[in-house]
Amino acid sequence: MPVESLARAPGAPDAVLRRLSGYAPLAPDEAALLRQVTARPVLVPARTELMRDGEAAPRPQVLLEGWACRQRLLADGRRQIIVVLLPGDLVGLDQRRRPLPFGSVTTLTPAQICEAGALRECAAASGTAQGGETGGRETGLAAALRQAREMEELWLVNQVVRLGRQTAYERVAHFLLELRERLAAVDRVQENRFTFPITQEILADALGLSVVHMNRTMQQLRRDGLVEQRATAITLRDVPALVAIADYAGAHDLP
Amino acid sequence: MPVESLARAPGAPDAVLRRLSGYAPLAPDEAALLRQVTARPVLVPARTELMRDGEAAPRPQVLLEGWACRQRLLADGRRQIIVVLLPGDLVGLDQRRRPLPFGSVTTLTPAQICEAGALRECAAASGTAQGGETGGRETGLAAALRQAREMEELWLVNQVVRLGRQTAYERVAHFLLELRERLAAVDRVQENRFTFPITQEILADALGLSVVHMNRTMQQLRRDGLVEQRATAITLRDVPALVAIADYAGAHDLP
DNA sequence: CGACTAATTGAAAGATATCAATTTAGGTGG
DNA sequence: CCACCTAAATTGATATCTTTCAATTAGTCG
Repeated sequence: MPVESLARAPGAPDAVLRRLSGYAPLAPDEAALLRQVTARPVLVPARTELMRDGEAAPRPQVLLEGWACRQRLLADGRRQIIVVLLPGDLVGLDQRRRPLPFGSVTTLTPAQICEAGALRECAAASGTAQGGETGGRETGLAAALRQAREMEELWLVNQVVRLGRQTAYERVAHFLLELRERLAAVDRVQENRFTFPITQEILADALGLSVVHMNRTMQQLRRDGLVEQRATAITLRDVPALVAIADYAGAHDLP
Repeated sequence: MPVESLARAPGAPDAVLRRLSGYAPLAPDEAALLRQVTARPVLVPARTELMRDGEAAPRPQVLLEGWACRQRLLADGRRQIIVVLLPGDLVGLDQRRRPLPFGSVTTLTPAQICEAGALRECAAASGTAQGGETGGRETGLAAALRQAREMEELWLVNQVVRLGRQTAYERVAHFLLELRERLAAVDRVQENRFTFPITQEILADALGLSVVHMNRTMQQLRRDGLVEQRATAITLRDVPALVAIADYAGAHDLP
């Protein structure tokens, strides 16, 4: 993974601010808090474990650049990636009441990470819809963090449906559309093209397939003119067709 | 489904109180609130939709008796059950910031349902770990509701791993162990035996299998002496063996 | 140029789905 | 209690989808 891919335009809002402000309007001091949190990113290599499985009190962190995943390993070595984490995503933000096997979190590429302890109390309060104990209105940041949590649940639901009831071909189409939508929310997509920094082995572990079949499925999508891959970037050539194939229901187009 | 299976010992704590008090100690007034919420259950038939997919403001409800599920339908009729809901489970408790396709909630058997609007504000506040805006300690009920939410996330993670990386045989074993653990939390298990009121078709839709293969897999488990089915009850004959087969990591280690 | 890792291929085995009956169980009306 | 009805469970045969195994080819980096 070329490290340069972690560069970003100076002055541009980082992925975390970009994403959360897309969920709810943030007050100036809230935006400032986020900028402060993301001011000093730490660069970690691929395969860094950010959170151990079953950890009771994980460190709250945000992913500024690079991809990661939550995964679970079976005793015999099989691996299932539960959800892929992208720039702007939050890790270990919710306090666990007890250690449970939610999976470990590991970087898939080199990544920029920030400690985000400052967000935890706000995330904790973000359940307080409109009038909890204080009767106060929910702050913008709390609302955004709550929305972020809801999106995480949606990704899990999507993952269940993909794995349970879709063919390999459909799964990949669906997954790519989800990635596109999520990356678009942090300005990582131009004309349906985005960097795609993971190997087919990782993709296979995410979509519950063997590497070989993953490879063949990807080739089929390319042959069908639906996607195009060059080096570490991917282009979705025909989004409507992909949507039809995957029966994809995005966050935006709902009844 | 015989309606009598919905009966329960008079005076015994209902499933909701039983479960939540197992997650965190409840104050007397909290327990009273729960008893009040569950005082007037409504009996609904199987296949009742409790919550529509993408519904923005679902009614908060609790499931007192009977089984239900959250599910998503694909355009061509395929169905994936995302999570099975058991007595004591909560539905539509968290306020959604916007309508998203989290799936619809439908009863799988006749069920007793209670409106639970009274719990929503408390659930909303249950993010407030130890010291949100008020700096106050989290109440027992809020802690319990938060734990309930964490368990829901765990079930989703388990479902992803089952569907993504386990064989049919392993999936069923894993699922049965999870059911046993969850039902035990509401006193529905005696000596590894519990009522099992769903058809193989439903099971198949939950585990991402065809009905025929579901049937054969179940037969294999029976032939192997791992489970025993009589009428509408199932017995896990060899839990340690099932745990080994399924690579099951439970929340606790049950008796 | 090696030494890797990732992508790709071909062939064969294994798992699961589909199709089409058939049998079983439970509930109902006579 | 029996005949009958329908949903559920079961079976056998066959078609598909996926995995596994074993190489082979590309691509990257020191």
